[in-house]
Amino acid sequence: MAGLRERQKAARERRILEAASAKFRSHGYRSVKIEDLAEMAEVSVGTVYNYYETKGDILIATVAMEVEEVIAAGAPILANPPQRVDDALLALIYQYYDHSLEYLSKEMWRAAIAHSIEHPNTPSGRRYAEQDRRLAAQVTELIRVLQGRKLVRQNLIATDLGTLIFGALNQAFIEFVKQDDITLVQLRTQIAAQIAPVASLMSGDAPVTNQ
Amino acid sequence: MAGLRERQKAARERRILEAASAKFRSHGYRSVKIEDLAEMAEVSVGTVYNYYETKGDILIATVAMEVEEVIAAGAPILANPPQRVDDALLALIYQYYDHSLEYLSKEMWRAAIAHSIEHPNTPSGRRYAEQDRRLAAQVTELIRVLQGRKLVRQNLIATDLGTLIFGALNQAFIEFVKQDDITLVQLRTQIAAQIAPVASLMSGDAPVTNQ
DNA sequence: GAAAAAACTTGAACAGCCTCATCTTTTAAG
DNA sequence: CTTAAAAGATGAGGCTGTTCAAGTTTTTTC
Repeated sequence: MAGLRERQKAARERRILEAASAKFRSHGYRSVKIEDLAEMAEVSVGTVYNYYETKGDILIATVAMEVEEVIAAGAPILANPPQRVDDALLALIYQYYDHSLEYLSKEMWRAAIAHSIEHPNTPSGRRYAEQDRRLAAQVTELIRVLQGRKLVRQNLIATDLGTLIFGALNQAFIEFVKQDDITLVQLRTQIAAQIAPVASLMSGDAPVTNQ
Repeated sequence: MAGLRERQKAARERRILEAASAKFRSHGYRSVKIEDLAEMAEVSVGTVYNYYETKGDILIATVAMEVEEVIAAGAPILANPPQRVDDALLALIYQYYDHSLEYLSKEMWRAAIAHSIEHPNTPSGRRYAEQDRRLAAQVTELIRVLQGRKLVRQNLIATDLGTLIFGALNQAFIEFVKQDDITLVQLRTQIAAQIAPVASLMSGDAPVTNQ
């Protein structure tokens, strides 16, 4: 069996992460002190720092669990996408959006995104960036799948379109978490409008009209 | 003439902003202490806080000057855009990109963007968001101009395309400032690839090919 | 021009993130 | 089982952004 020390370490790390996840969500990332987490996890402040480099790292660790779930939940959509290009893209994107607030508050997202931009070369910054890359890759992969099913023109470059669409969905999401009064419905509407013309380009349909 | 007090206030604010602009660029935003700015501007720490609410606000004030210039420099391109859709869009975007590092370092951009996301409801957060909105509006306006010149299909909705394109250019810029080793040339190449298919959609040409 | 009021400056003190020298616990060696 | 070594926990203290009660300068009042 695993040594005592090893088991204790794992238990402490788990308790710290659980404490963070709960307190960040209920009290807000900013207003939770490391001391609070230490107390809840029944360790000292110094011990928290033996497991996580900074407060931001702890946040990224909680966000990463959520993102991992979202990526996994995207796979079935790639395996069996809707037969219209815009439906397929929106199915994947709405999937991302709808799960985003399940375990995380908008304030947590703001802090996490800000952290990943401000500290791109820390382990947690890289971790966040890597998950971002995997999400973008999933969008690109969906386009490739649709190309395989002859729903998207073969001469379009999947990575460029995937990056474009991911940029737009990410930007829309950032605006969503920046403003507390924007709803998920509004976020969906916003991205749907931007996707529509691109989807029509991709499928080769007549472009959408203004009416 | 303006009262003595008023002139002194203006001079102090200017000195603080100049100190910030110089030190942030030369020593990095993070490592500059408010105390350093106070010393260089020949005021006390408390006085710095009479003029700016937080350290982040001071940064946004320096960034805002730069963005203001970029927006102004965009106007001539709207007045007389290149005759090809992709050239027109890229002329405007390259204009943004090429000016971005004139007075600001990548580190300053990272901190500023992070600040604007994490503190969207502070005056400086709103200020940054407002300038972002104006940049996006400029892209949208360019599309409208091109529609007026019959270079872009009339039935496309300018705001949706403008938002889509702005999202992509913004996302590419964030990746650019996150990685110190990405060059402006690489940034240009990156966005050009994403713009190409959209520009072809907009103009109604045959879509670009993979070759 | 003197006194009162208003506006502003100041820096010591506070808050919260993080470090590190010291102490405690676990493991390994004999 | 005892002892030495390794690993890890601890919390007081350092650092820096921010606040605010007290002091100073400018303006207004009479």
